[in-house]
Amino acid sequence: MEERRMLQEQQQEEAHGHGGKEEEGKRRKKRGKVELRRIEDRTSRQVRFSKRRSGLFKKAFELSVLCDVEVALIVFSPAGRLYPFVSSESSVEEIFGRCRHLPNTIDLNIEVRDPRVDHDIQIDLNEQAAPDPLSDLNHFADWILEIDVNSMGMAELRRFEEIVSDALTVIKNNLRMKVSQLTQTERNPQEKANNLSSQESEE
Amino acid sequence: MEERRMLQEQQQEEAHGHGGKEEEGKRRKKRGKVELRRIEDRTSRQVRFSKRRSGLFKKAFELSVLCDVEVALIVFSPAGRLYPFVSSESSVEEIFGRCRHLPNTIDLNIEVRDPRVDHDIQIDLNEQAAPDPLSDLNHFADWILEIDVNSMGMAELRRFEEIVSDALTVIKNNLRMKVSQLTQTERNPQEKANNLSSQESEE
DNA sequence: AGCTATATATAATG
DNA sequence: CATTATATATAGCT
Repeated sequence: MEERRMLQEQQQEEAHGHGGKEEEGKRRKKRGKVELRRIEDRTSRQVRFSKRRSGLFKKAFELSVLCDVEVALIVFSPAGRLYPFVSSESSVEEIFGRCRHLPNTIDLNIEVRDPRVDHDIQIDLNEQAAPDPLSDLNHFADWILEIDVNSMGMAELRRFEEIVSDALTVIKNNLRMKVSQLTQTERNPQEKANNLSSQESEE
Repeated sequence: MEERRMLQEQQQEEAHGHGGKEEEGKRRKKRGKVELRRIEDRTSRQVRFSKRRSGLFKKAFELSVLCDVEVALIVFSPAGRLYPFVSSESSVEEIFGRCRHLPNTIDLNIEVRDPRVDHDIQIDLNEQAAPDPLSDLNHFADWILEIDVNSMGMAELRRFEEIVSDALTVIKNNLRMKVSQLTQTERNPQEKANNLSSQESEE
């Protein structure tokens, strides 16, 4: 039964010092469990977001199919990116329109909608494959120029420095990676072109 | 490990039906698993709907809290009843309203909501949260992490590096300036307080 | 990005 | 509506 697992868990809870890749008396966070509060670590939050977002969309999709109901789901990423999902052929506008006459009093004896609608829903869960970073990049550039740094306090400035500094590190790493990729595929012009389809190559 | 359970399952599968999985419906369906298609039995479908709906809403809520993002979810029950969920203070109208503006090209404003540039929809019920200055920074930080660097070409990466690098320089300069101002006015508590009283956001 | 241990969700059942 | 066996989802790692 489950007793075994439960017991195991209990033991680990009580004394986590045996049986596996146990380090030492540090309260290692148990896997899976998480507090219901904003995740402070940016990286972690980002990762969680990606994973949970997919999970959520999958669930939404399943619900719409299994129960033959209409579902509209919209998520704004931390960066403000839009992730929409709408079951059926309805458009976001349509769903939205139906929400307008949202009665405060819910009427209970509704029977129906479409009796025999057996549409085969084909929704691509992998939306937005090409977010076009170029526009974001330009946007960021503009933003940087317009910021009134003088209106910022010390705390903000320091944080800003930290963030931008980190960002720069990330970018440089990526640049290095890219360059090394280029070097490696130097002898494969086709692949190279494939990977860098965007625009120009290295210098 | 899980192997044990998996094995068990395999064996059951073999023992019950050999030759294919086409013969469902006769043997007892395994728990938990379900095909991704409309549930024909009305009662069953209704039950599933209730359970999955709550699950979905729970997930949506968790996502919004854990990752600090906006989520809007709307479900129409088979009976046509409306089940809405919107994270934060925003109204359904607002969320969907924002969707209408955004084409397929993503571009959210890192520069954030400007009260004056308010969108078409007016919300009188809720007051828009304070334009937290840190919000911009956080958004930027998130954005950095979310960018798909692989989709960027060398040119973009280089440009990005340049921009961010410049930004960092500016920030450092400003920091130095700020610090020196503080030092100089050390003996003038009033002025000092004046310069710093700007904001105190913390989170 | 994959992987594994846990945690959750939930389909069938009582 | 509670329970329980399974199936999924996903947190922490690597």
